[in-house]
Amino acid sequence: MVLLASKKVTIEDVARHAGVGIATVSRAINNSEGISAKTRSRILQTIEELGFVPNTSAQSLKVRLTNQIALAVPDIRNAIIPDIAWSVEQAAKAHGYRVVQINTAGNARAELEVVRDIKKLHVDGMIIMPLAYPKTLPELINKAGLPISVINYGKQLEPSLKADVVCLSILEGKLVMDHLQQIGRTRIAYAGTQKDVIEDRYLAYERSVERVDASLVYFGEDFSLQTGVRAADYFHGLARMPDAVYAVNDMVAIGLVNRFKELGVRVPEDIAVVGIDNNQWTTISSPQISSVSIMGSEVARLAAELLLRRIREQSRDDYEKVQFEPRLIVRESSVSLKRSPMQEGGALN
Amino acid sequence: MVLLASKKVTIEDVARHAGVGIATVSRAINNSEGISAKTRSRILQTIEELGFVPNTSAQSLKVRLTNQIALAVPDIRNAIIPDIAWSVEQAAKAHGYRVVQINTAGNARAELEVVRDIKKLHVDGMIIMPLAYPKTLPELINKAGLPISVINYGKQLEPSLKADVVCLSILEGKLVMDHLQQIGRTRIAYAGTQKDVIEDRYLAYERSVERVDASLVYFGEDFSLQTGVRAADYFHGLARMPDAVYAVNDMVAIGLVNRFKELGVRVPEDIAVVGIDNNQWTTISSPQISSVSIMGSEVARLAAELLLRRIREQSRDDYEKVQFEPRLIVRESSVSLKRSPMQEGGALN
DNA sequence: GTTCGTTCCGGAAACGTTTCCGAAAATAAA
DNA sequence: TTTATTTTCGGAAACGTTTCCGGAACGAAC
Repeated sequence: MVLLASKKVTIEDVARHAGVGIATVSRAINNSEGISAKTRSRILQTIEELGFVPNTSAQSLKVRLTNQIALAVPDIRNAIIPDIAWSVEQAAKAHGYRVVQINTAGNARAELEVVRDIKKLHVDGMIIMPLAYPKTLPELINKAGLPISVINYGKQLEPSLKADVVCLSILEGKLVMDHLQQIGRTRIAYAGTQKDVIEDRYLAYERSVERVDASLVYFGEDFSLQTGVRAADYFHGLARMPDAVYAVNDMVAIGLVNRFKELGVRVPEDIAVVGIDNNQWTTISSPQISSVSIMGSEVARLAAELLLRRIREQSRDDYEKVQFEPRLIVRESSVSLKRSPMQEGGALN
Repeated sequence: MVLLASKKVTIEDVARHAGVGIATVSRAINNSEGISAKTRSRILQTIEELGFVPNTSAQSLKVRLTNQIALAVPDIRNAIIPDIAWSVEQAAKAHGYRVVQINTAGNARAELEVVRDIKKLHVDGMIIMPLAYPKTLPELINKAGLPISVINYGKQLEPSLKADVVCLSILEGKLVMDHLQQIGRTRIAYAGTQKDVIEDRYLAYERSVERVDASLVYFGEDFSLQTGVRAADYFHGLARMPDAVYAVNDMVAIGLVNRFKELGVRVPEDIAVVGIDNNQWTTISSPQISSVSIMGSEVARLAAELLLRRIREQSRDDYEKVQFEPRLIVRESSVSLKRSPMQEGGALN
């Protein structure tokens, strides 16, 4: 029988109906010790009848845990971030946790704010994937007072950081450059966003070329297809075109490739293009895009697991710093291959 | 000066330090009436000094509002769902709300569970985008006891539903079929998932053909690229191939087009393909994919606004049923066009 | 029938807010 | 000055749990 007037039914109502004390009801709810099997089942029964749902706010107030974690990412719409959000949610759910989704828009102020005001978020911990990496972020993380895991997107972080950090990427830039040089390209260009965003991807470029030719570096507004398109236009307009482009991510790479195709530039013959992320569109684009798998799903799952462990064991003072090994996947945009391209689908990310 | 030992600082501490009562501090926090400007600023000052952050659980317990809404979607990684999540979060943030992200995996049980257990979610309301639409879902929504907005993904819902519903799609299937028939295609196939998922998209197909030729209907496992690829293989293997395919979404359409290309089937000459969603990849694929824009971002924003309004005005008993007008965007996969394709980028979704 | 140990249970005190209500203070009216 | 009115403030009672602690109930052992 279902409650008609949806008036709040509390633990007290249950206690009265079942003829027990509220402490006992609480024990029944939480599977605690010190309650006989029969009274427990009787209480569970009346809970069912009354449609009682424990008030989460009251519980949180008492036990100081909300069973929620925050996930702060730049933009849920971009690149591999949906994968990350998915993995985090799955891991959290497995531990009875919920995920509060926050987009920082890669905005330095938003990134600072979200960790500064973490207490206002009603969460037990946070996974943050910074993009802007404002100067004072590490300091704020250190004094946040709540467990934090960092999904590090291409930045060198000081090892003293009081947070578990798992790196999405550090070596993947080198992987791309090594590959392009191995296949004999000498005028390699870079297409990305402002230098300090996803810094390491650009730094890998700087380190790999003997001398940076400023004309071969294109910094767009973001990581979008449009940036790729504009970069292609830019490179095409140069007196001497590059013979390869290292794109900061797959979106940009795909934009590049498609625009080149329209401009009559052959990929990979005239110009090789390699991206990063290995998202599913790399195999759909034509030509298919060579890319680096950075294993976003695994990284995210690990970040979540580490966070939940730290929530459980608040006292730990050793912080994990994990680095995943990126993997280069060569496709048509850098080397002419003869194989059935659609078969690759399963090996994504 | 920042607190050293991070012991909880409560409203009482603030009251003591500022030499006022706790009621007054509360008034200062909430910008309430009945407090002079000078005491308010003095209190704000000591709040700053002590690093006081109001305990959200206690507030929620008292006011019965958590300032959180839930967003339940099939899978954050799919199609336009990231766009939807983004829009919802933006709208929520503008009203001081946070978003709890939930993936139902298009699983009927999960969809039921999430609304049945809505009280356990610690939210003031929910936006749900069902996929499986289990039979008892409407009933559960009606007795949820919390405001719910439905983002309806291609299903006819009974108008008596006690929820605001905004439809992502209803007419878009007809739009596609009309277009394909207008350009003279007569053997039109359908590629989608099981009939009852996103039902209306398939029903539009049924209604538009005089007689359903079962061999021209392909039901895959999901909405993925792979489904499109397999559908292409299937249609290619038919004694008499279709001359057009209506794909349940862009992912499937892109899979189809790319596979056809590999098989030497010309698109759109031999076979026209049209998808739905108008995601950004439609303009990247080659040929570019004709598609229907279902305005996911706008739909999501409206759903959020309606939900927040209902939370504000709990007593309303009129429920909004909004239908957005879908828009067909013709590209190369259905008609050979001669125009610079990358220029379309701005008009997405 | 005592005594002792377990096991099971209930009362009541937190947890940290908001808000009602009455009192004090300040201001206006007389 | 006195009185009436308005503004500002503080005490205390909720809100719905969890959990400590003491006591009842119940066997088993004597």
